[in-house]
Amino acid sequence: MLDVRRLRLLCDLDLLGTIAAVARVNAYTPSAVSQQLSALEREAGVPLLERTGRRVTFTAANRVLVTHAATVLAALEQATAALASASDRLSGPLRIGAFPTAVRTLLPRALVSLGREHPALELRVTELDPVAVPRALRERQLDVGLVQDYDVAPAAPDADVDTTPLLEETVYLAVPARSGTTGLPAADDSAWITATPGTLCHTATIQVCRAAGFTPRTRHTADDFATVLALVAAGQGVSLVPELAVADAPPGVRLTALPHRRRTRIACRRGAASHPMVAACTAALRDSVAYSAGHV
Amino acid sequence: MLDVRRLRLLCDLDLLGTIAAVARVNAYTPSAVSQQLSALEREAGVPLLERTGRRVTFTAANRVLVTHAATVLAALEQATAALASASDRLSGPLRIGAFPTAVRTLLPRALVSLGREHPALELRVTELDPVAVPRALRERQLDVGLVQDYDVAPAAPDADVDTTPLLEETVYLAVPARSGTTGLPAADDSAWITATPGTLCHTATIQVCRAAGFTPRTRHTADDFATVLALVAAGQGVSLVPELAVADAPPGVRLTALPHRRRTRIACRRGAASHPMVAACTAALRDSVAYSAGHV
DNA sequence: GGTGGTGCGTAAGCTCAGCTGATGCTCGAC
DNA sequence: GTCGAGCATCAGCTGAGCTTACGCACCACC
Repeated sequence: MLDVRRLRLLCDLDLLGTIAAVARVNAYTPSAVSQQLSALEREAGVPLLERTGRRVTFTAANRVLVTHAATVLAALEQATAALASASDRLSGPLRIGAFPTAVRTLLPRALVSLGREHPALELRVTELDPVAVPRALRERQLDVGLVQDYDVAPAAPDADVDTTPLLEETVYLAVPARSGTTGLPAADDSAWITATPGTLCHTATIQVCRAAGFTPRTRHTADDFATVLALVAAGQGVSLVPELAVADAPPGVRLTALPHRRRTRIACRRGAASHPMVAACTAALRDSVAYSAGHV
Repeated sequence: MLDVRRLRLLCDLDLLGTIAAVARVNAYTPSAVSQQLSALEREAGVPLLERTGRRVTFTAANRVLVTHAATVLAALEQATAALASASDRLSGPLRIGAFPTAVRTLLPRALVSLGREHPALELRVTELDPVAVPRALRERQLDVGLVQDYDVAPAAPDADVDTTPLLEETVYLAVPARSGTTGLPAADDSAWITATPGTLCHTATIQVCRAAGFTPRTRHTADDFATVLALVAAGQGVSLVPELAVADAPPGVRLTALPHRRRTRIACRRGAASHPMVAACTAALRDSVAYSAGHV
């Protein structure tokens, strides 16, 4: 029988690329990982790894093994989920990753209700960009995360992550109230406030502007929408902001709804969606969204 | 992460009922199994076993765990199957279980072709009754087995075993040539030659006769159809024989086709059907059946 | 109601899988 | 050339997990 612990290391290697990285994620030394993978190769009876330069690459046989291994691990994840749901009481750590706006708006209410209903739960929140969520889930840094996509930048499907819808927002153009700019085309030669390159918000802004026929000139860079709106109010430029962020928009900002949508989804490791912790978290977040919607 | 080796012990326990039996099957001492299951219980965080009398029974939580564990093990089986099919050459042991008639008629040709195409395969044949095949597969005594059912005695579906059709035969009534008996109803007060109680053949004979409105009076008991037919030829009684067995019917036996069918299927552990060894064996058996059909 | 057989669990001890740490090799970047 | 990063191998140690031995509970059978 193939050793499942070794299969997991193999899957990690597929994701991370180097043995050293796998070792870091699993709190092992590279030596241990190397030995385990060698043992797996012996079990398999087929070469799995090839050394190319100072890195390792996968053989064709290994590619098919990795996909099957992922299925095994997902089944295992479902087993533990079923186990936890058989037990009535939730306990242990639940690590949630969310983007800053959600942490400020949606999460507090969800955390309070989760903590009230399941006092033994150790809730841990990490603030991180949606693009980093899938990786953090795979590397078991997170249990639940919020991911996003825009209609202009649809998310690539991910075989290792299950997602379920949470929220859909309209995107607004935020301009200084005293400026004459109203619509997106008119913002062509405005100064822009954009997020850090590489984040989803930055990509989405670029795409939205491209669809409108221009490339935004970035003057300021800010990831937190509160900061962004403060800059807009100060007349420092224009920016795109999602619905969630406009609740606490300062005076001096004029908002124009754009025909673009931002979708937020709840993500977890493949097979873990049925885990009661994940399910409870999903329910709490949905409640929080419903509450927010009722109070806008 | 739940230990998959322990999950397998748990599944075995579900099948076998006692820790001692699990230990026997896995070549462990009962103590080792007991310790491993205790460890699994600790991992799960939920009681899994209850001592009732001098045996153990499963908790509700354990029932759901066992079904999930079976899925995990099937996925693992598929992974090894995929691995083996990636490697072009088949090797290692392949244990086949079949009923005596098949061992004499179908298997030899299949074994020869398998041995020719895959010289590194270690073929091992075990003669056993179809009813024993599922259990032998589950306990990993066999890799492939032939199972059967009659229209009068349909097989119960088995979640741990995958099957695929191989052969469908008509059932004959065999009577001494010089006797006046021709049809089934007329065999009402004949002496019968039946198989050992508990075997599928025995059950099927009883059911067929019951459908005809009588219960057969057993005079002789024999499981091998060559023996059965010899007894019939010797005027010792009547019996039911399937198509496969009538090829070598001795003179002195009169055969009457009955409207009953016997279906033979190839069985393997759940998830292993795609294993190239199993696939090769299936193909060889099908070829053998086709050859036999062409030479009747 | 002993008494033996069977099944399960615990304690003690031993073995080997699998970890760490040291070392050496091979790349690629600067 | 030189340095750093990545991988493999070796030696050595630790602990998971096995066996053996023992005790207890239950059931059947005289």
